[in-house]
Amino acid sequence: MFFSVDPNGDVPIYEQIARQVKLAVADGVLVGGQMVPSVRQLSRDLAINPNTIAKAYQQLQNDLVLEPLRGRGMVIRRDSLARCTKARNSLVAEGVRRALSDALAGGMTADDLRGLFEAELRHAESNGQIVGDESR
Amino acid sequence: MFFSVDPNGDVPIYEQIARQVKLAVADGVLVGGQMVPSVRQLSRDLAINPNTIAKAYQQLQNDLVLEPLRGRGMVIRRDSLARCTKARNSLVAEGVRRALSDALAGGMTADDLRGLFEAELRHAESNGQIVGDESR
Amino acid sequence: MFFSVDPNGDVPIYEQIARQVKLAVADGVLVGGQMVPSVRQLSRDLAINPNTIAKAYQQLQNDLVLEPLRGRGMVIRRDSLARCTKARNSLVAEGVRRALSDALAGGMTADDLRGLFEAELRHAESNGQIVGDESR
Amino acid sequence: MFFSVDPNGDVPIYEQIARQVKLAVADGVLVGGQMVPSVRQLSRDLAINPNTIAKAYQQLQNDLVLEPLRGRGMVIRRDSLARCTKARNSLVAEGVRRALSDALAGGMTADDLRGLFEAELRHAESNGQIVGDESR
DNA sequence: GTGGTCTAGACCACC
DNA sequence: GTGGTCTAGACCACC
Repeated sequence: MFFSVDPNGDVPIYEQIARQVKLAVADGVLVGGQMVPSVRQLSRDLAINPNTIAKAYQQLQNDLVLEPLRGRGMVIRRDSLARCTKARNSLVAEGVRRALSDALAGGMTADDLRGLFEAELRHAESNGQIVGDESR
Repeated sequence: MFFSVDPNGDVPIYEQIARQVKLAVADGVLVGGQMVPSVRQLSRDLAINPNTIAKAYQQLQNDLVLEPLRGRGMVIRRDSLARCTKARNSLVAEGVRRALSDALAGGMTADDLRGLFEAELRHAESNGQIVGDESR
Repeated sequence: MFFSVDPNGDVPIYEQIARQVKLAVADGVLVGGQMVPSVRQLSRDLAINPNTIAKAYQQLQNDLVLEPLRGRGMVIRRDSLARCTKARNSLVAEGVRRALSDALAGGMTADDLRGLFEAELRHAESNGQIVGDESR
Repeated sequence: MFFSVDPNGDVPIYEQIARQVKLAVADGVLVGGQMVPSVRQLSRDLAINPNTIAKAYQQLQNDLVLEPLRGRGMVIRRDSLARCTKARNSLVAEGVRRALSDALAGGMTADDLRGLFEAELRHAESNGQIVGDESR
């Protein structure tokens, strides 16, 4: 699996990594029992300080997404799917709520906002970034 | 006009204030030529250190939203409406894009996301926070 | 005579006024014995706080350019021409020195600077803002 | 690289520092990718409060001259040379224009001004502060 | 170690 | 009264 990290930008790197792991689990790309790359490995791949990776993994352990396999690395917990789906939903909902709150404070109408939302959605779909629904 | 500031939360206070001014201009609540409360005044009202208010106003000056009237205070620039509307649109679009990017990475479908979006929208409408569209 | 004042800009208004009086004397537009407009008059003309005008006049008095005519206003001192010419020369030289210092710190060559200077000079001449020399 | 700061003088300290960085980039003394001294380091070197240094660096970030390396410091952006050269030219041109405007308002002729300019230039050259042109 | 934010308080010029 | 600058010092997240 590939992480992509933006070292500038307001989300801390360790948080970006933790989120990406959770999203990958929610997506089914990572499944329970699967190992994640070692701290050193990922540190090299991303050219990121190992402490930063370790902090991300630590957080994922606290959030019951990863568990250590004594001496052999970290694995995705078999019971983490529901948890990650929930985390994903919160994350997405929070983004939507932020946008919504700014929109209304700035005098956008519901329709303006819907238009903007659908435009962004189409944009993502046309890039093949998102799975459409068979019903469309 | 009323600002509300959350001293805990990931957006710095000065940034919250700067955004609220821009959103208020975009909304038409603040108009060109209008004075904003003095640094000291707002400092008292919000119980925030004057330096923090001054920093927000400084940023708004950089962003060509406020201009100083020497010795008399700060006013909304007459040409700032378009700029603030643009800033609002960027802010909202960025929030939408963030949510969308998390959603797709986490395996949500377009319809899941639409459902979530419409739910949040209805929630805001039912609170009377946003202007509906049939009335326009 | 007409003053023009830029209420924004880094030179304080009272200083702008004081300088313009000195320059006008150096130029011969204002001559010894001539009255300057009253504080109230100029305050109205420029839409500037009377205290600001008064401060400019006060400074000009300290600099021996103006003197009060008991109860009748302020006049240009008859001995102020040399003083004003000297002030003008300092002012101009200081501007040149500033530009020069920035230019050299920024790696401009003497010729770059000469080119820039001549270009600005031509620009001013073509606008008829400056008196050329018969020798050109 | 050496900064020199004049705490008295009409240009604020943070602005002096920001300008000197830009001029150093324009000059080629600082190049893209190079780190600038840390806030604390420069604070000690110049005996200036760290907040003041931070303000200068903040401004340079706004002006797209510096970029932060999280937790490691600030670097000159690789694309900042053109920007800094432009900033230098504006700064110099503005100084020249100011001098010129004062000169003409005060009745100097173009030749008077040229004489003054060349004198200052020779003065700087004789001090070895500026690169002459025959050698290039 | 790094920069970013915030407070508290002084002092200043300007109007 | 106004905003702008600067200091001193605390605290924080990040690496």
